[in-house]
Amino acid sequence: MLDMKWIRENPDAVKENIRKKFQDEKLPLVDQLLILDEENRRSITEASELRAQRNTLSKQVGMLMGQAKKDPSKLEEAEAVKAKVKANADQLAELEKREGELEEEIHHILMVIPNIIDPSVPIGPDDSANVEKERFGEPLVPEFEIPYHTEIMERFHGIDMDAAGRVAGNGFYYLVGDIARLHEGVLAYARDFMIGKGFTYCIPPFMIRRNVVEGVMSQTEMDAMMYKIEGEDLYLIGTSEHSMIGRFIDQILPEDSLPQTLTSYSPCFRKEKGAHGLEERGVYRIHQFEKQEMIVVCKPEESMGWYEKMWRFSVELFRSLDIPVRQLECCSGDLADLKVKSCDIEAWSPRQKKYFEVCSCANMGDAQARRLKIRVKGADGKNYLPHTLNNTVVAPPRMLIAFLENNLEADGSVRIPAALRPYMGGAGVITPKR
RNA sequence: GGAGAUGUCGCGUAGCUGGUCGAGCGCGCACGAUUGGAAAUCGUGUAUACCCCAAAAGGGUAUCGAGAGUUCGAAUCUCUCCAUCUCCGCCA
Repeated sequence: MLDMKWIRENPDAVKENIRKKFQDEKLPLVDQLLILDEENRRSITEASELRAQRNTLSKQVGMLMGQAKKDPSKLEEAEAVKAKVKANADQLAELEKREGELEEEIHHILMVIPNIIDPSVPIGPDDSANVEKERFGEPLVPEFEIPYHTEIMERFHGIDMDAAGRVAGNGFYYLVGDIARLHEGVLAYARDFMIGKGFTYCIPPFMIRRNVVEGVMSQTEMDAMMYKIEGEDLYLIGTSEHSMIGRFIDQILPEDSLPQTLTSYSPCFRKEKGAHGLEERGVYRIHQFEKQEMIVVCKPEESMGWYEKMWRFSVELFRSLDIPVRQLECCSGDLADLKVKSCDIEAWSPRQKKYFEVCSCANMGDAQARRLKIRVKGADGKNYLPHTLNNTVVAPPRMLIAFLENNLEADGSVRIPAALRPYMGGAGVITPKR
Protein backbone atom coordinates (compact mmCIF):
# COMPACT_ATOMS: atom_id res chain seq x y z
CA MET A 1 0.00 0.00 0.00
CA LEU A 2 1.44 3.32 -1.11
CA ASP A 3 1.08 6.72 0.49
CA MET A 4 -1.73 8.70 -1.13
CA LYS A 5 0.26 11.92 -0.86
CA TRP A 6 3.18 10.33 -2.60
CA ILE A 7 0.99 9.00 -5.41
CA ARG A 8 -0.48 12.48 -5.85
CA GLU A 9 2.99 13.87 -6.40
CA ASN A 10 4.43 10.96 -8.39
CA PRO A 11 1.68 9.45 -10.53
CA ASP A 12 4.11 8.70 -13.35
CA ALA A 13 6.41 6.71 -11.11
CA VAL A 14 3.41 4.70 -9.92
CA LYS A 15 2.39 3.97 -13.51
CA GLU A 16 5.91 3.11 -14.54
CA ASN A 17 6.05 0.64 -11.66
CA ILE A 18 2.74 -0.93 -12.71
CA ARG A 19 4.13 -1.43 -16.21
CA LYS A 20 7.25 -3.04 -14.83
CA LYS A 21 5.02 -5.52 -13.08
CA PHE A 22 3.08 -6.28 -16.24
CA GLN A 23 -0.20 -5.18 -14.69
CA ASP A 24 -1.16 -2.69 -17.39
CA GLU A 25 -4.84 -3.30 -16.67
CA LYS A 26 -4.31 -1.35 -13.45
CA LEU A 27 -2.97 1.75 -15.19
CA PRO A 28 -6.34 3.54 -15.42
CA LEU A 29 -6.74 3.13 -11.68
CA VAL A 30 -4.05 5.72 -11.04
CA ASP A 31 -5.88 8.55 -12.78
CA GLN A 32 -9.14 7.36 -11.30
CA LEU A 33 -7.50 7.49 -7.89
CA LEU A 34 -6.28 11.03 -8.42
CA ILE A 35 -9.79 12.18 -9.32
CA LEU A 36 -11.32 10.43 -6.33
CA ASP A 37 -8.66 11.88 -4.05
CA GLU A 38 -9.38 15.36 -5.33
CA GLU A 39 -13.09 14.94 -4.69
CA ASN A 40 -12.46 13.37 -1.33
CA ARG A 41 -10.38 16.27 -0.14
CA ARG A 42 -12.97 18.73 -1.37
CA SER A 43 -15.72 17.00 0.53
CA ILE A 44 -13.61 16.72 3.66
CA THR A 45 -13.00 20.45 3.58
CA GLU A 46 -16.65 21.17 2.98
CA ALA A 47 -17.86 18.81 5.69
CA SER A 48 -15.32 20.20 8.15
CA GLU A 49 -16.67 23.66 7.55
CA LEU A 50 -20.21 22.47 8.13
CA ARG A 51 -19.18 20.78 11.35
CA ALA A 52 -17.37 23.89 12.47
CA GLN A 53 -20.58 25.85 11.83
CA ARG A 54 -22.61 23.33 13.76
CA ASN A 55 -20.20 23.45 16.66
CA THR A 56 -20.30 27.22 17.00
CA LEU A 57 -24.08 27.31 16.68
CA SER A 58 -24.44 24.58 19.27
CA LYS A 59 -22.29 26.57 21.61
CA GLN A 60 -24.59 29.52 21.10
CA VAL A 61 -27.54 27.34 22.05
CA GLY A 62 -25.74 26.40 25.22
CA MET A 63 -25.13 30.02 26.09
CA LEU A 64 -28.69 31.04 25.34
CA MET A 65 -30.05 28.18 27.41
CA GLY A 66 -27.94 29.37 30.28
CA GLN A 67 -29.22 32.93 29.95
CA ALA A 68 -32.78 31.67 29.60
CA LYS A 69 -32.74 30.66 33.23
CA LYS A 70 -32.82 34.32 34.12
CA ASP A 71 -34.52 35.61 31.02
CA PRO A 72 -37.11 33.19 29.60
CA SER A 73 -37.39 35.20 26.38
CA LYS A 74 -33.98 33.84 25.35
CA LEU A 75 -35.56 30.46 25.04
CA GLU A 76 -37.14 31.38 21.76
CA GLU A 77 -33.85 32.61 20.42
CA ALA A 78 -32.26 29.29 21.37
CA GLU A 79 -34.98 27.39 19.57
CA ALA A 80 -34.35 29.49 16.48
CA VAL A 81 -30.66 28.59 16.48
CA LYS A 82 -31.51 24.94 17.00
CA ALA A 83 -33.69 25.04 13.92
CA LYS A 84 -30.84 26.56 11.97
CA VAL A 85 -28.51 23.71 12.91
CA LYS A 86 -31.13 21.18 12.02
CA ALA A 87 -31.51 22.70 8.60
CA ASN A 88 -27.86 22.01 7.84
CA ALA A 89 -28.00 18.50 9.23
CA ASP A 90 -29.24 16.90 6.03
CA GLN A 91 -26.55 18.48 3.96
CA LEU A 92 -23.90 17.31 6.38
CA ALA A 93 -25.33 13.80 6.52
CA GLU A 94 -25.20 13.60 2.76
CA LEU A 95 -21.63 14.82 2.65
CA GLU A 96 -20.62 12.37 5.32
CA LYS A 97 -22.12 9.54 3.37
CA ARG A 98 -20.25 10.58 0.26
CA GLU A 99 -17.08 10.92 2.32
CA GLY A 100 -17.45 7.35 3.47
CA GLU A 101 -17.99 6.08 -0.05
CA LEU A 102 -15.01 7.97 -1.41
CA GLU A 103 -12.77 6.75 1.32
CA GLU A 104 -13.80 3.18 0.67
CA GLU A 105 -13.21 3.48 -3.07
CA ILE A 106 -9.83 5.08 -2.52
CA HIS A 107 -8.81 2.45 -0.02
CA HIS A 108 -9.93 -0.26 -2.37
CA ILE A 109 -7.76 1.07 -5.18
CA LEU A 110 -4.81 1.71 -2.89
CA MET A 111 -4.91 -1.93 -1.87
CA VAL A 112 -4.62 -3.00 -5.49
CA ILE A 113 -1.85 -0.65 -6.61
CA PRO A 114 1.44 -2.49 -6.22
CA ASN A 115 4.26 -1.35 -4.01
CA ILE A 116 7.22 0.29 -5.76
CA ILE A 117 9.73 -2.43 -6.48
CA ASP A 118 13.38 -2.12 -5.69
CA PRO A 119 15.53 -1.05 -8.68
CA SER A 120 17.49 -4.29 -8.32
CA VAL A 121 14.45 -6.48 -9.01
CA PRO A 122 14.75 -8.26 -12.37
CA ILE A 123 11.99 -7.37 -14.81
CA GLY A 124 9.84 -10.20 -16.09
CA PRO A 125 6.20 -11.15 -16.54
CA ASP A 126 5.90 -14.28 -14.39
CA ASP A 127 7.75 -16.94 -12.41
CA SER A 128 9.45 -18.22 -15.56
CA ALA A 129 11.56 -15.06 -15.46
CA ASN A 130 12.74 -15.52 -11.90
CA VAL A 131 16.49 -15.42 -11.65
CA GLU A 132 18.79 -17.93 -10.01
CA LYS A 133 21.31 -15.83 -8.15
CA GLU A 134 23.54 -18.33 -6.46
CA ARG A 135 23.86 -22.03 -5.58
CA PHE A 136 25.02 -23.34 -2.27
CA GLY A 137 26.19 -26.95 -2.12
CA GLU A 138 26.50 -29.45 -4.94
CA PRO A 139 23.18 -30.63 -6.38
CA LEU A 140 24.16 -34.30 -6.44
CA VAL A 141 22.21 -37.19 -7.88
CA PRO A 142 23.23 -40.45 -6.22
CA GLU A 143 23.76 -43.78 -8.00
CA PHE A 144 20.75 -45.37 -6.37
CA GLU A 145 17.20 -44.32 -6.98
CA ILE A 146 15.56 -41.90 -4.56
CA PRO A 147 11.97 -42.96 -3.88
CA TYR A 148 9.02 -40.63 -3.50
CA HIS A 149 9.17 -38.99 -0.06
CA THR A 150 6.13 -40.74 1.35
CA GLU A 151 7.70 -44.02 0.37
CA ILE A 152 10.85 -43.16 2.28
CA MET A 153 8.68 -42.29 5.27
CA GLU A 154 6.71 -45.51 4.96
CA ARG A 155 9.93 -47.53 5.18
CA PHE A 156 10.28 -46.04 8.65
CA HIS A 157 6.60 -46.69 9.38
CA GLY A 158 6.67 -42.92 9.65
CA ILE A 159 3.53 -41.83 7.88
CA ASP A 160 -0.10 -42.90 7.65
CA MET A 161 -1.93 -41.03 4.94
CA ASP A 162 -4.77 -43.57 4.73
CA ALA A 163 -5.87 -43.10 8.29
CA ALA A 164 -5.45 -39.32 7.98
CA GLY A 165 -7.75 -39.45 4.98
CA ARG A 166 -10.39 -41.34 6.91
CA VAL A 167 -10.07 -39.14 9.97
CA ALA A 168 -9.63 -35.68 8.51
CA GLY A 169 -9.74 -36.05 4.74
CA ASN A 170 -7.33 -35.36 1.95
CA GLY A 171 -4.48 -33.03 2.81
CA PHE A 172 -3.71 -34.31 6.27
CA TYR A 173 -1.17 -36.77 7.62
CA TYR A 174 -0.10 -38.81 10.59
CA LEU A 175 3.63 -38.68 11.20
CA VAL A 176 4.86 -41.55 13.31
CA GLY A 177 7.97 -42.61 15.19
CA ASP A 178 11.34 -41.42 13.94
CA ILE A 179 9.78 -39.32 11.20
CA ALA A 180 7.55 -37.50 13.68
CA ARG A 181 10.55 -37.00 15.91
CA LEU A 182 12.57 -35.73 12.99
CA HIS A 183 9.77 -33.28 12.24
CA GLU A 184 9.88 -31.83 15.73
CA GLY A 185 13.67 -32.09 15.81
CA VAL A 186 13.96 -29.91 12.74
CA LEU A 187 11.64 -27.33 14.29
CA ALA A 188 13.50 -27.33 17.58
CA TYR A 189 16.83 -27.04 15.80
CA ALA A 190 15.52 -24.20 13.66
CA ARG A 191 14.22 -22.44 16.74
CA ASP A 192 17.57 -22.67 18.49
CA PHE A 193 19.39 -21.72 15.30
CA MET A 194 17.44 -18.45 15.13
CA ILE A 195 17.80 -17.78 18.84
CA GLY A 196 21.52 -18.18 18.20
CA LYS A 197 21.25 -15.43 15.59
CA GLY A 198 19.84 -13.11 18.19
CA PHE A 199 16.16 -13.51 17.33
CA THR A 200 13.51 -13.62 20.03
CA TYR A 201 11.46 -16.78 20.19
CA CYS A 202 7.74 -16.25 20.17
CA ILE A 203 4.61 -18.39 20.22
CA PRO A 204 1.61 -16.42 18.97
CA PRO A 205 -2.13 -17.11 18.99
CA PHE A 206 -3.08 -19.76 16.43
CA MET A 207 -6.46 -18.18 15.88
CA ILE A 208 -7.17 -14.56 15.12
CA ARG A 209 -10.20 -12.32 14.75
CA ARG A 210 -11.69 -11.26 11.49
CA ASN A 211 -10.49 -7.66 11.71
CA VAL A 212 -6.90 -8.87 12.02
CA VAL A 213 -7.33 -11.24 9.09
CA GLU A 214 -8.70 -8.39 7.02
CA GLY A 215 -5.71 -6.29 7.98
CA VAL A 216 -3.15 -8.78 6.80
CA MET A 217 -4.74 -10.07 3.59
CA SER A 218 -7.26 -9.34 0.89
CA GLN A 219 -10.73 -10.81 0.73
CA THR A 220 -9.70 -13.13 -2.11
CA GLU A 221 -6.70 -14.42 -0.23
CA MET A 222 -8.86 -14.90 2.81
CA ASP A 223 -11.41 -16.99 0.95
CA ALA A 224 -8.69 -19.11 -0.57
CA MET A 225 -6.75 -19.73 2.61
CA MET A 226 -8.47 -19.21 5.93
CA TYR A 227 -10.47 -21.71 7.95
CA LYS A 228 -13.17 -20.17 10.11
CA ILE A 229 -14.28 -21.43 13.48
CA GLU A 230 -18.02 -21.90 13.35
CA GLY A 231 -20.02 -19.63 15.61
CA GLU A 232 -16.99 -17.63 16.72
CA ASP A 233 -15.22 -14.61 15.39
CA LEU A 234 -12.04 -16.65 14.93
CA TYR A 235 -9.96 -17.92 12.04
CA LEU A 236 -7.12 -20.44 12.05
CA ILE A 237 -3.91 -18.73 11.03
CA GLY A 238 -2.32 -19.62 7.71
CA THR A 239 1.10 -18.61 9.01
CA SER A 240 2.39 -17.16 12.25
CA GLU A 241 3.08 -13.94 10.38
CA HIS A 242 -0.65 -13.25 10.61
CA SER A 243 -0.73 -13.12 14.37
CA MET A 244 2.84 -11.87 14.71
CA ILE A 245 2.32 -8.79 12.59
CA GLY A 246 -1.17 -8.41 14.06
CA ARG A 247 0.53 -7.75 17.33
CA PHE A 248 1.75 -4.42 15.97
CA ILE A 249 -1.46 -3.21 14.33
CA ASP A 250 -2.28 0.38 15.31
CA GLN A 251 0.73 0.54 17.59
CA ILE A 252 3.35 3.24 17.93
CA LEU A 253 6.64 1.57 18.79
CA PRO A 254 9.45 3.30 20.64
CA GLU A 255 12.42 3.71 18.33
CA ASP A 256 14.80 2.00 20.71
CA SER A 257 12.73 -1.18 20.45
CA LEU A 258 13.95 -1.52 16.85
CA PRO A 259 14.96 -3.68 15.20
CA GLN A 260 12.42 -6.22 16.37
CA THR A 261 13.85 -9.55 15.33
CA LEU A 262 11.42 -12.31 16.08
CA THR A 263 11.26 -15.99 15.32
CA SER A 264 7.86 -17.50 15.77
CA TYR A 265 6.55 -21.02 15.79
CA SER A 266 3.04 -22.00 14.81
CA PRO A 267 1.00 -24.61 13.09
CA CYS A 268 -0.39 -23.27 9.83
CA PHE A 269 -3.77 -24.07 8.36
CA ARG A 270 -4.60 -23.51 4.72
CA LYS A 271 -7.54 -24.38 2.58
CA GLU A 272 -5.33 -24.21 -0.52
CA LYS A 273 -8.38 -23.41 -2.56
CA GLY A 274 -7.53 -22.58 -6.14
CA ALA A 275 -3.84 -23.43 -5.68
CA HIS A 276 -2.66 -26.49 -7.56
CA GLY A 277 -5.23 -28.16 -5.41
CA LEU A 278 -3.85 -31.02 -3.45
CA GLU A 279 -2.98 -32.91 -6.57
CA GLU A 280 0.57 -33.30 -5.52
CA ARG A 281 0.66 -36.47 -3.50
CA GLY A 282 2.33 -36.72 -0.15
CA VAL A 283 3.07 -33.85 2.17
CA TYR A 284 4.15 -31.21 -0.35
CA ARG A 285 0.93 -29.22 -0.29
CA ILE A 286 -1.34 -29.88 2.67
CA HIS A 287 -3.99 -28.28 4.86
CA GLN A 288 -1.87 -28.35 7.99
CA PHE A 289 1.82 -27.91 8.58
CA GLU A 290 4.15 -26.32 11.09
CA LYS A 291 6.49 -23.48 10.56
CA GLN A 292 9.30 -21.60 12.19
CA GLU A 293 9.26 -18.08 10.82
CA MET A 294 11.40 -14.98 11.09
CA ILE A 295 9.91 -11.51 11.29
CA VAL A 296 11.79 -8.23 11.35
CA VAL A 297 10.47 -4.74 11.98
CA CYS A 298 13.22 -2.20 11.46
CA LYS A 299 14.17 1.32 10.44
CA PRO A 300 13.71 1.95 6.72
CA GLU A 301 17.39 2.40 6.02
CA GLU A 302 18.17 -0.99 7.55
CA SER A 303 15.64 -3.15 5.73
CA MET A 304 17.80 -4.13 2.77
CA GLY A 305 20.56 -5.17 5.13
CA TRP A 306 18.13 -7.37 7.02
CA TYR A 307 16.76 -8.80 3.82
CA GLU A 308 20.23 -10.02 2.85
CA LYS A 309 20.88 -11.43 6.30
CA MET A 310 17.56 -13.18 6.49
CA TRP A 311 17.76 -15.20 3.31
CA ARG A 312 21.33 -16.10 4.16
CA PHE A 313 20.17 -17.47 7.51
CA SER A 314 17.92 -19.86 5.60
CA VAL A 315 20.78 -20.91 3.40
CA GLU A 316 23.05 -21.48 6.36
CA LEU A 317 20.43 -23.56 8.13
CA PHE A 318 19.76 -25.80 5.16
CA ARG A 319 23.45 -26.21 4.48
CA SER A 320 24.00 -27.27 8.07
CA LEU A 321 21.58 -30.10 7.33
CA ASP A 322 23.50 -31.08 4.20
CA ILE A 323 20.78 -29.89 1.86
CA PRO A 324 21.94 -28.11 -1.33
CA VAL A 325 19.98 -24.95 -2.01
CA ARG A 326 19.84 -22.02 -4.38
CA GLN A 327 18.59 -18.48 -4.12
CA LEU A 328 15.96 -17.62 -6.69
CA GLU A 329 15.04 -13.98 -6.98
CA CYS A 330 11.44 -13.12 -7.81
CA CYS A 331 11.09 -11.03 -10.94
CA SER A 332 8.82 -7.99 -11.04
CA GLY A 333 5.80 -9.85 -12.39
CA ASP A 334 6.00 -12.63 -9.82
CA LEU A 335 6.43 -10.26 -6.88
CA ALA A 336 3.34 -9.93 -4.68
CA ASP A 337 1.90 -6.42 -4.71
CA LEU A 338 2.96 -5.62 -1.15
CA LYS A 339 6.61 -6.56 -1.67
CA VAL A 340 9.57 -4.39 -2.60
CA LYS A 341 11.83 -7.36 -3.18
CA SER A 342 11.65 -11.05 -2.46
CA CYS A 343 13.38 -14.31 -3.12
CA ASP A 344 12.82 -17.99 -2.55
CA ILE A 345 15.30 -20.39 -1.12
CA GLU A 346 14.87 -23.61 -3.02
CA ALA A 347 16.11 -26.98 -1.89
CA TRP A 348 17.60 -29.55 -4.22
CA SER A 349 15.51 -32.63 -4.94
CA PRO A 350 17.77 -35.45 -6.13
CA ARG A 351 14.66 -37.43 -7.04
CA GLN A 352 13.12 -34.77 -9.28
CA LYS A 353 16.53 -33.42 -10.26
CA LYS A 354 15.37 -29.90 -9.72
CA TYR A 355 15.05 -27.31 -6.97
CA PHE A 356 11.78 -26.68 -5.13
CA GLU A 357 10.65 -23.87 -2.83
CA VAL A 358 11.25 -24.24 0.90
CA CYS A 359 11.63 -20.63 2.08
CA SER A 360 10.29 -17.32 0.94
CA CYS A 361 11.98 -14.12 2.06
CA ALA A 362 10.36 -10.74 1.50
CA ASN A 363 10.99 -7.08 2.18
CA MET A 364 7.68 -5.23 2.31
CA GLY A 365 9.20 -1.78 2.67
CA ASP A 366 6.76 0.45 4.53
CA ALA A 367 3.69 -0.83 2.67
CA GLN A 368 2.60 -3.31 5.31
CA ALA A 369 3.25 -0.83 8.10
CA ARG A 370 1.18 1.82 6.34
CA ARG A 371 -1.67 -0.57 5.77
CA LEU A 372 -1.69 -1.70 9.39
CA LYS A 373 -0.81 1.68 10.94
CA ILE A 374 2.37 0.40 12.53
CA ARG A 375 4.45 3.42 13.43
CA VAL A 376 7.63 4.31 15.24
CA LYS A 377 8.14 7.33 17.45
CA GLY A 378 11.38 8.83 16.17
CA ALA A 379 14.04 10.60 18.19
CA ASP A 380 12.71 13.95 16.96
CA GLY A 381 9.26 13.08 18.30
CA LYS A 382 7.84 12.55 14.83
CA ASN A 383 6.31 9.23 13.88
CA TYR A 384 7.42 7.29 10.85
CA LEU A 385 6.62 3.96 9.24
CA PRO A 386 9.03 1.11 9.87
CA HIS A 387 9.89 -1.51 7.28
CA THR A 388 8.71 -5.08 7.75
CA LEU A 389 10.24 -8.30 6.49
CA ASN A 390 9.61 -11.98 6.87
CA ASN A 391 11.16 -15.23 5.88
CA THR A 392 10.62 -18.90 6.44
CA VAL A 393 13.09 -20.67 8.66
CA VAL A 394 11.69 -24.15 8.12
CA ALA A 395 8.25 -25.46 7.28
CA PRO A 396 7.98 -29.18 7.85
CA PRO A 397 6.73 -31.58 6.74
CA ARG A 398 7.54 -30.09 3.33
CA MET A 399 11.02 -29.40 4.52
CA LEU A 400 11.33 -33.10 5.41
CA ILE A 401 11.07 -33.96 1.73
CA ALA A 402 14.31 -32.14 1.07
CA PHE A 403 15.88 -33.55 4.18
CA LEU A 404 15.04 -37.19 3.52
CA GLU A 405 15.92 -37.11 -0.15
CA ASN A 406 19.30 -35.51 0.44
CA ASN A 407 20.29 -37.56 3.46
CA LEU A 408 19.13 -40.94 2.21
CA GLU A 409 21.83 -43.64 2.03
CA ALA A 410 21.98 -46.48 -0.46
CA ASP A 411 21.00 -48.96 2.25
CA GLY A 412 17.78 -47.07 2.96
CA SER A 413 18.91 -45.45 6.19
CA VAL A 414 18.88 -41.70 6.69
CA ARG A 415 21.89 -39.73 7.92
CA ILE A 416 21.33 -37.34 10.75
CA PRO A 417 23.68 -34.37 10.33
CA ALA A 418 25.65 -33.42 13.42
CA ALA A 419 23.61 -30.28 14.03
CA LEU A 420 20.41 -32.25 14.35
CA ARG A 421 21.68 -35.14 16.47
CA PRO A 422 21.00 -33.54 19.84
CA TYR A 423 17.35 -33.39 18.83
CA MET A 424 17.32 -37.06 17.77
CA GLY A 425 18.66 -38.50 20.97
CA GLY A 426 22.21 -38.37 19.67
CA ALA A 427 21.56 -40.75 16.78
CA GLY A 428 23.77 -40.30 13.72
CA VAL A 429 21.48 -42.35 11.54
CA ILE A 430 17.95 -43.71 11.53
CA THR A 431 17.18 -47.04 9.96
CA PRO A 432 14.10 -48.41 8.25
CA LYS A 433 11.76 -50.72 10.10
CA ARG A 434 11.77 -53.78 7.94
C1' G B 1 -19.74 -20.23 31.13
C1' G B 2 -22.39 -17.26 35.68
C1' A B 3 -22.30 -12.63 39.04
C1' G B 4 -20.25 -7.87 40.02
C1' A B 5 -16.75 -3.76 39.11
C1' U B 6 -13.83 -1.03 35.75
C1' G B 7 -11.72 1.06 30.87
C1' U B 8 -10.18 9.25 30.32
C1' C B 9 -4.07 12.74 26.85
C1' G B 10 3.36 8.34 28.49
C1' C B 11 1.88 6.81 33.87
C1' G B 12 -1.62 7.87 38.04
C1' U B 13 -6.15 10.26 38.55
C1' A B 14 -10.53 14.37 38.30
C1' G B 15 -14.83 14.89 35.38
C1' C B 16 -19.66 10.81 34.34
C1' U B 17 -27.13 15.36 37.54
C1' G B 18 -25.16 16.41 28.73
C1' G B 19 -22.97 22.88 26.82
C1' U B 20 -17.76 27.28 29.61
C1' C B 21 -14.13 19.64 28.47
C1' G B 22 -9.71 17.88 23.54
C1' A B 23 -10.44 17.60 28.62
C1' G B 24 -8.32 19.82 35.25
C1' C B 25 -4.48 18.04 38.68
C1' G B 26 -0.01 15.11 40.07
C1' C B 27 4.14 12.41 38.12
C1' G B 28 7.17 11.81 34.00
C1' C B 29 9.47 14.12 29.78
C1' A B 30 11.48 18.57 26.82
C1' C B 31 13.08 23.49 26.74
C1' G B 32 14.14 28.04 29.40
C1' A B 33 15.31 30.90 34.00
C1' U B 34 18.10 30.45 38.47
C1' U B 35 23.35 27.97 39.75
C1' G B 36 30.44 27.54 39.50
C1' G B 37 27.80 22.76 38.36
C1' A B 38 23.84 19.90 40.17
C1' A B 39 19.55 19.11 43.33
C1' A B 40 15.56 21.96 44.66
C1' U B 41 12.58 25.95 42.80
C1' C B 42 10.01 28.85 39.10
C1' G B 43 8.21 29.44 33.94
C1' U B 44 6.75 27.37 29.22
C1' G B 45 5.50 23.27 26.52
C1' U B 46 4.02 18.14 26.24
C1' A B 47 -1.20 13.03 21.64
C1' U B 48 -2.74 11.00 16.83
C1' A B 49 -4.86 11.30 11.98
C1' C B 50 -6.70 14.26 8.27
C1' C B 51 -8.16 18.96 5.61
C1' C B 52 -7.15 24.29 4.19
C1' C B 53 -2.53 27.15 3.32
C1' A B 54 3.31 27.08 -2.07
C1' A B 55 5.85 26.53 2.79
C1' A B 56 6.22 28.29 7.72
C1' A B 57 2.94 30.65 10.90
C1' G B 58 -1.96 29.89 11.53
C1' G B 59 -6.88 27.88 11.14
C1' G B 60 -10.41 23.77 10.95
C1' U B 61 -12.36 18.57 11.68
C1' A B 62 -12.23 13.93 14.18
C1' U B 63 -10.59 10.90 18.31
C1' C B 64 -12.04 10.18 26.38
C1' G B 65 -11.61 0.99 24.97
C1' A B 66 -14.36 0.01 19.70
C1' G B 67 -18.83 0.67 17.01
C1' A B 68 -23.89 2.37 16.63
C1' G B 69 -27.91 5.50 18.62
C1' U B 70 -30.59 9.71 21.26
C1' U B 71 -29.69 15.24 21.00
C1' C B 72 -28.99 21.63 18.35
C1' G B 73 -24.82 19.65 21.31
C1' A B 74 -22.09 13.42 24.50
C1' A B 75 -16.06 11.72 28.09
C1' U B 76 -20.90 12.36 30.35
C1' C B 77 -27.44 9.18 28.51
C1' U B 78 -28.94 4.24 25.62
C1' C B 79 -27.51 -0.29 22.96
C1' U B 80 -23.88 -3.89 20.99
C1' C B 81 -19.04 -5.59 21.12
C1' C B 82 -13.95 -5.91 23.18
C1' A B 83 -10.55 -5.92 27.21
C1' U B 84 -9.12 -5.88 32.44
C1' C B 85 -10.00 -6.99 37.73
C1' U B 86 -12.70 -9.81 41.80
C1' C B 87 -15.78 -13.99 43.13
C1' C B 88 -18.04 -18.74 41.46
C1' G B 89 -18.08 -22.87 38.03
C1' C B 90 -15.13 -25.90 34.55
C1' C B 91 -11.04 -27.84 32.83
C1' A B 92 -4.74 -29.21 30.43
